[in-house]
Amino acid sequence: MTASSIRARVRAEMTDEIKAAARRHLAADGANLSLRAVAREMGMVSSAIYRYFASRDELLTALIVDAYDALGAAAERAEAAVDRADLLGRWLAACRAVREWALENPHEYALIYGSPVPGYAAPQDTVPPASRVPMLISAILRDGFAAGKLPAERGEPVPGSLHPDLAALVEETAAEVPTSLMARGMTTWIQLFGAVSFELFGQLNNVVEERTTFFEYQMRSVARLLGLPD
Amino acid sequence: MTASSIRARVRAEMTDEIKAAARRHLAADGANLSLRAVAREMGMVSSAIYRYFASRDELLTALIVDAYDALGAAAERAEAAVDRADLLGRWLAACRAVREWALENPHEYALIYGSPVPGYAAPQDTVPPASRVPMLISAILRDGFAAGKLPAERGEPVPGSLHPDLAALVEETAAEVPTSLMARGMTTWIQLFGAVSFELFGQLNNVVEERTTFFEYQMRSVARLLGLPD
DNA sequence: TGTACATCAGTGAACGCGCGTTCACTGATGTAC
DNA sequence: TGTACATCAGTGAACGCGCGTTCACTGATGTAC
Repeated sequence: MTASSIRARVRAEMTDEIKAAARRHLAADGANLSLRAVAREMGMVSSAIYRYFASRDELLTALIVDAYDALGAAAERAEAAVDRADLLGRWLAACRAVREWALENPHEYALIYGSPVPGYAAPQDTVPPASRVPMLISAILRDGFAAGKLPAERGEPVPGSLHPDLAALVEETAAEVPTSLMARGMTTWIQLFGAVSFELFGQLNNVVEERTTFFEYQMRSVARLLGLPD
Repeated sequence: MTASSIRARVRAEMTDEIKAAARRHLAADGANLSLRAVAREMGMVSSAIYRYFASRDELLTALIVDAYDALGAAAERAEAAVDRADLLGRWLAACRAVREWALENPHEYALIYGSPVPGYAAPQDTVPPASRVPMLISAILRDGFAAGKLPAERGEPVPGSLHPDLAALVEETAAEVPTSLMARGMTTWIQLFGAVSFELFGQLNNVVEERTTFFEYQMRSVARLLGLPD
């Protein structure tokens, strides 16, 4: 290993340590993360952080990208472990993985699915990582439709004016499904994150105690909306 | 009118003005609202705010209570305007009112349905205002069940372990419906706020352009899950 | 009706703290010849 | 293999700003007799 690549590796490790320290501080400060607090935890002077991140916003962006990636990876891993033909199982595995990751990393979850940070605009770099879970859902739709297990039409008719949006999504996610099925997929996607956000953001406090069972019930309910189990 | 009641009225008006100024500042600062910025906008010295609110947290609580009340009132007003027998119409009117209020007051919506504010714990005063929308949904379920238009069972069977939570909700909201119907009601409630939050928090950016139609489609879809239109 | 006293809103200074970012610098590590 | 130079991480001081909260105070308004 050359000397310069050692330097590069040390630099990468420092960058990771700064992000790890910042992640720990998300709990205390939420999205108005303090660079100085992060530097303090690292035992550095605050200006030293600027060797690694050009600004506070750039550090925030790195945390957001990492969070989307970690969530996406967790969902993909869980879903990949299920028999390809078991579509309901794949959907539920992905849902459970999303929820579990969120419960384990509540502040990172809040960073990506909570209220937007005032004055912060996410750059385009966050788009591909943010698409991992939607891509995963699309793959389930694709396989289900190809296998004849997911019907094109079901329940509420899809308004024609949604067609362009839905067709673009089918295209982008390479789902190869009718737009009407994609519409139901989007609805389930929103129920998934709605359920996780409600739980994490405290809306179920003193309302539902059996959180895991309730979540499971919801995810199975919307799977039926897709047309999954029957 | 006695002199003292004039003083009381002026005091109430000042309190309202401070809250209005604070509401305007939510846009810039999000939940880490600055007392000094509010005072500045009022043309007062920052310590003067303490004649009206004992602390920043108390001002935040007042804003939260007001936001829940305004949202609840908007939903109630819209729903009350619909023919009592038109259950789908009542549900959709409530949903649309929630979304419209949220679009008009995005920062107040984020305050109540966004990520929890670090270091702030909502006191019990926020519970009744926060219950207004759920109460409204419960009333629709009650009327629908009483009229024989909403079935007890439908779709995914409700796990027995959810029964205590659901029975408590039926009791608290005086819904007089089977717990299995309440379970579906909770699912629709989460889809409603999940859809609004996704739209407001930017998750639909570059994904769905026809927001209103998509929302309408979702709310009609979950109404079917309740058993509403057919 | 008039006067003495009490209430209360708002002031202004201060306490003790925080922040992001810039800049000239030191000293160690790596590179080129 | 040894030396001169370039790169780069981290320092420490500073700029210019923000914050919530406390406290003794002034002066207007309201109350009681």
